[in-house]
Amino acid sequence: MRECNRFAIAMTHHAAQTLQDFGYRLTPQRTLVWDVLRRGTPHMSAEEVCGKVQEQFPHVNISTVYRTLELLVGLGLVRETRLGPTQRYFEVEEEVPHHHLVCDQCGSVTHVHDEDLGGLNAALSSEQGFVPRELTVFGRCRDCRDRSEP
Amino acid sequence: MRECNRFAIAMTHHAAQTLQDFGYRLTPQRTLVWDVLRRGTPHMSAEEVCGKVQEQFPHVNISTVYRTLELLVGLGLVRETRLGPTQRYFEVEEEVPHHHLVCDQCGSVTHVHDEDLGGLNAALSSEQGFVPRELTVFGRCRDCRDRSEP
DNA sequence: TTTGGTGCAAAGGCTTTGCAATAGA
DNA sequence: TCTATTGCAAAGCCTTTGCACCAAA
Repeated sequence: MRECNRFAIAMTHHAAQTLQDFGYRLTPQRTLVWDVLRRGTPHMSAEEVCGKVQEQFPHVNISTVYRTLELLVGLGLVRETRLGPTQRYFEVEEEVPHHHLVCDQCGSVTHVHDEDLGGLNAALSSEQGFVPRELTVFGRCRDCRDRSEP
Repeated sequence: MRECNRFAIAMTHHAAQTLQDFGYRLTPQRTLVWDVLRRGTPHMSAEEVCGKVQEQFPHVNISTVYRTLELLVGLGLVRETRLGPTQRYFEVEEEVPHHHLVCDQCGSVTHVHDEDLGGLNAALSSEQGFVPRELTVFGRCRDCRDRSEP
């Protein structure tokens, strides 16, 4: 796949280095998947990632995309989240932990930072001994509330 | 399916009434599914429900179980939750809203009541305009913490 | 050169659907 | 009776796997 070697520069040093540090090869396919995740909208499904990748190189197979996503998740470079009823979503792992608010009505997904959860972490730790890592909140977003209560 | 009419009494008045109020027929299959959900462990998958149902009546088909679960969820009698990586879980809808803590390590699922979330609801409402209905928290349970830090 | 990675095709779970037969109201 | 509901089988969707060929190091 010589013709897309030029895309290797798109993979940030960070991710490329991690791959190689662990003895994985830096292939164009992996670079493309990473690049798509970095540039694309957050919360992409495997099929969406594949579609974007194939816009650039149509012959990249979806099984390779799945294998690459699994690898990147395993290396902590990508985060996998279950938001809705059926699909898995993937997004670049960020430094600051964040959580997801999913609107039951319109399906929109927004982010909340760890510090904006009120006393949740403290409450769960002290009362249940449970240390939260990540959470998903289902409910009703502002827009949908405004729309129904004019 | 005359031979299991006697099980109809197992369906609480509440659920049976709701079904009939909406014009749905009270079939033995529906009664069995409801009964299994009420008696069984919380967080059963569709297949687990079907297995339990079939312990009593082996010829009940899994597609009927899926259709019944969908119906009961739609009527607000059963709650569907996505907890783990792959499966959907079903449980009887209760009066007091509760949420789920899922341990990344051992997979255990515990419940938290709405009042024990610290200031989460208030924080999300005021800062994001988002009104939470239900949440799932992934993290590390007490047992797993104790096990690794003796 | 060496072996990890890829494309392809097939299979695997879980879930849904079409349809004729059945049974609840 | 009349039509909602069921069982069965088949299809659908997303994801994984086996294998021969290819290419990164």
